[in-house]
Amino acid sequence: MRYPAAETAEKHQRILDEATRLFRDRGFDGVNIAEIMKAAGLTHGSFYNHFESKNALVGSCIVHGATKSLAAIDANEPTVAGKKAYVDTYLSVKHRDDPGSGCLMSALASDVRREPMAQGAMTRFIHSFLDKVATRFPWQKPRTARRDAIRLTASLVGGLILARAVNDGELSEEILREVASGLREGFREA
Amino acid sequence: MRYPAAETAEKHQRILDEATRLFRDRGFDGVNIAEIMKAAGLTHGSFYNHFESKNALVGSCIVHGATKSLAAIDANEPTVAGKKAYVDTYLSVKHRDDPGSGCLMSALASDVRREPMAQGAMTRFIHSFLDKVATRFPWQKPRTARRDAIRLTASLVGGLILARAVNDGELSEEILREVASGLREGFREA
DNA sequence: TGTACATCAGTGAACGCGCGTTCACTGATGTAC
DNA sequence: TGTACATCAGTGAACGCGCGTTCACTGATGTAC
Repeated sequence: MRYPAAETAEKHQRILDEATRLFRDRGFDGVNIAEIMKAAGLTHGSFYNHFESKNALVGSCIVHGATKSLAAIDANEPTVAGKKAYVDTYLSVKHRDDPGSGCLMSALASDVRREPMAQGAMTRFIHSFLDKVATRFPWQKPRTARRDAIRLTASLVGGLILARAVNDGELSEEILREVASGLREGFREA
Repeated sequence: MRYPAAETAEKHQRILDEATRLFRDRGFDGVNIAEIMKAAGLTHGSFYNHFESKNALVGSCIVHGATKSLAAIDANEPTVAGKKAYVDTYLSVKHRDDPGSGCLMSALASDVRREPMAQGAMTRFIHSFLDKVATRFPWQKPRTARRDAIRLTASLVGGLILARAVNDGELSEEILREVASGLREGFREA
């Protein structure tokens, strides 16, 4: 049957939200259309009224998630303290245990290699992320802000991915702790 | 028909080698049994004479790849120069473009989250890797060697994963270059 | 404003394909005597 | 040393399941008049 346009747009949004969460949690291949639609309160058949294919959805999810991830940076004050707070949140046990609502890069950077559409969206996101980190927070010298933003991002992503890869809680927390404190020491020098 | 025992062991090894390469290249879900067996010069049917299941193979591949990855560290001199050389090799365009014969962590750390058997093997590998990095190379203070090894590893893994995630060659090489030079500057202070 | 009709998102059955896994069969190897 | 037989890895057809995608049908919405 036919539905009001506003309701359809809401459903579309719900599909995007749930898919973005599920993909980050379990990877592109780890989630099927039926699960996504069920999470959005619909049945699998109507998926193709909203997206052209699963691949197209995957691309849209990167774009969708990017907006939220960039907003998460802006949630911190544009000060050294704000930068530290961001690092501590990023490398927290909470973020480690909840990839579904966390950073796109640490959740999907590897998956993206095999989906050209998603890789394009991820590339644009990483560009924006680096720009945002370099401009939002204060750095020792403006000239090296971008360089330092890249190094910070690599440490964050590497630290979180390693902490998630390991099934030994003690080692996992050691990784989070040491990477975070290493970054904090870096800021202190700054 | 029956085959000489030595030949069977060779085939087993070939399956492991090819599977480890293919998995690193395309992920666990991106490669099927038939492809692996074909790469090893066999047909898919005999796979189950060598491994109990695809999952068991995945676990064995992490163990198998770990040995080679640890040997790659020992290939460098136990000096600051050797450490720099390792970093430069790790963050090279060559390593970026050839995950199939590269580091297990940057290729499979995310995939491993969804396969308990593989996660256990990966955890043991990461333990060994950190130990090896901390003991093989010289560090500013012995007391902080492990801490510094963790930070180095996080930067390496994060840098390589980001460089691979991006389909913009210029950005990709910028990431490799800046992460590597950041690590080298760290060594200089040491 | 009321009526008739076209639209279109949702539903669930069905399709087709890929893939992990199984199985009957083969035939050279290795062993028993 | 020679012969007969049991073993067992390899082969490719076949099975079963999951999943992306399609489709006929439904029925409330929105539109034309």
